[in-house]
Amino acid sequence: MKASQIGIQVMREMPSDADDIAQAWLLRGGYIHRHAAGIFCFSGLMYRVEEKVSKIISEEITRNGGMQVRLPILQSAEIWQQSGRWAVYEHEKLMFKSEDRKGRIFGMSPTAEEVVCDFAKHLIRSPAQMPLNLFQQNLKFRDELRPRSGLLRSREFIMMDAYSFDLDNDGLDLSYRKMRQAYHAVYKKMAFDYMIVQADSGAIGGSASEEFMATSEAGEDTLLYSENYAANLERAVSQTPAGEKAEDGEMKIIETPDSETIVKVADFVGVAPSAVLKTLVFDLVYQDKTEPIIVLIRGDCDVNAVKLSNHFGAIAAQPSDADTVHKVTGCAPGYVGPIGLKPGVKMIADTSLEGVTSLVSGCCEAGKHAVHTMPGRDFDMPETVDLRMARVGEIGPDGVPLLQCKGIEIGHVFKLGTKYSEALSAGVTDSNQKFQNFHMGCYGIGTTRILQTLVDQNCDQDTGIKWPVIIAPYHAHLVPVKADNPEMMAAAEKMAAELEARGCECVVDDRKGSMGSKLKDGEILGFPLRVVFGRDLADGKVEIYNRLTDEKDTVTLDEAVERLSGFVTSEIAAANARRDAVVAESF
RNA sequence: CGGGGAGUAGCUCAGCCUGGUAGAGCGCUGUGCUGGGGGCGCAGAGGUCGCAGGUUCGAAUCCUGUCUUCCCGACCA
Repeated sequence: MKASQIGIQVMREMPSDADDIAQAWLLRGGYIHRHAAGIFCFSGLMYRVEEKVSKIISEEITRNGGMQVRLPILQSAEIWQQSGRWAVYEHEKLMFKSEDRKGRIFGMSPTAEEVVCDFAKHLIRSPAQMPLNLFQQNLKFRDELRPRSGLLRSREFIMMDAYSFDLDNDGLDLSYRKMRQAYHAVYKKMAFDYMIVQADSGAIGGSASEEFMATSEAGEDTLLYSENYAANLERAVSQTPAGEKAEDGEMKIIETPDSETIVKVADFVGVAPSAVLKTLVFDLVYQDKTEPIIVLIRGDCDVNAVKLSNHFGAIAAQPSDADTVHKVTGCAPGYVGPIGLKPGVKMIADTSLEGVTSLVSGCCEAGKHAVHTMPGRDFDMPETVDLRMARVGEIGPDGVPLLQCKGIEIGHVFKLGTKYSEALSAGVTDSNQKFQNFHMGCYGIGTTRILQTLVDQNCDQDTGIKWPVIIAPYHAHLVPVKADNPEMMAAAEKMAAELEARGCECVVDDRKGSMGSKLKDGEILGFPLRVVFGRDLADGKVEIYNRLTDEKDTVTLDEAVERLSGFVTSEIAAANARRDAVVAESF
């Protein structure tokens, strides 16, 4: 391919509004162009990268029993109403909507559980036709509250979404394991630095859920892990560290002016924050209602709203605003406590309070707190469950302190069970003449998100992208030092033809401009290999450079072809070997 | 939705406080010299200063509104 035909436009300076390095390189290299917030054009080079990534994904899913299909982007509102999720998406304003000439409303696919479940009803009429695993790679639309970080959280993106259908839970288990394996194969092949973590199922619902996280400082998610344990922070569990025990005694109410935070109260009374009772009011948001709940937790701990929400099967749990707090407790935030609380409000406690015998607590009266309060004696102790936000350094399920890192979610696997098949009455009659709803799993890989994550893990701060060979838009950048020198250009084109024949994809840089700027462009764009046709051509030699190994050499034309194509072949072989190792390891 | 930046040439930005003919660097076009790391010279093109309204003899500049965008928070299959 000639560079002049590609539409290359490398910017001289770093874009000012790119917050992370990968997005900055993609913008500066002209790989992507922002059209609107969270919506991008892809250049020819980016399109090639996308195709290579999506091909790898499709291959591995197919290898593990998936069948690629095409599902509609425009999805009728009715089917979303059947599952009850139209209201959820309406509530969060996440759905892009569209209306046809007759006034029928369609949602632009943010995901496709409903549609594929309905589709499967027509495809599967007998248990013998299962398991079935349908997947696609298609555009998805989500009107995110705040698109950000380029392709990492965009409003229009490409996602591989797969859906498995089984007769029973055992079947689902197997389908889930196979997909998990396919995911490992995909990420190993692309040489991602990643980990698999326990995850929250979120609004999509279902029982088991794990996320594949590319480790990166640019990641939005916080992960806690040790050798045999890893979880998203919103899901992580750990042992509550021991708190400082306060002196026991008779409960007494004392004046505590200006003590509306845990730290201030603790300082004022002269105890550790862990000897203070934190009492919080949350709104539990359900599909049809919102109700307040009072949460008790030890003063030095934080409530994990996801755990709280999940415990009650709510859509979300969010801290109540001051007005609600006042309405529910009769006092302002800062002095709320189980002492003096008006009855009838739902309450729950975190396990951090188990066994604690003396606490400083709010008593629903401004400027006052109760000291030496004992759960069970001075107030009724509600049900205790784990609602606590785990922290780095605490002892995890492994029995060792948890470590922390940031991650980009590049894949997510869920067991849905019968949530959608029940709502849509989708299933088959089994051998006992009994109707069985499909047991479904769903699986997502953010194809476009992966593109930026690959750059994140394969670039350097100063020079540019370093595409792995199996992903690179082209493998080799052939640069004639003088573009208008016929011998140099002819030599480059001849070598390009020879390399292409051996599977090494080439860009011949026929653009006007100085050699320096072409070399710079090539490095920013991230081609793994380069050949310079210049002064040594008189001796039948060229300079070859490997950006991935940083090796430079001056060799004959024949040897250059040999070395470059050999490197490409071996890199592809290595990637396939990593993929094959996954099967052997059997994750 | 709350908080904070920003919108002036294709890009990065200056000018705004203190109102008075629209600026720089890079890029682009032409041309000549160059040619192993964004090279040099000469000549050029390119902007309703986001939009609307207001104040004023006069607004990129002051005021009001609005849109867009980036960041933080909330949110995030």
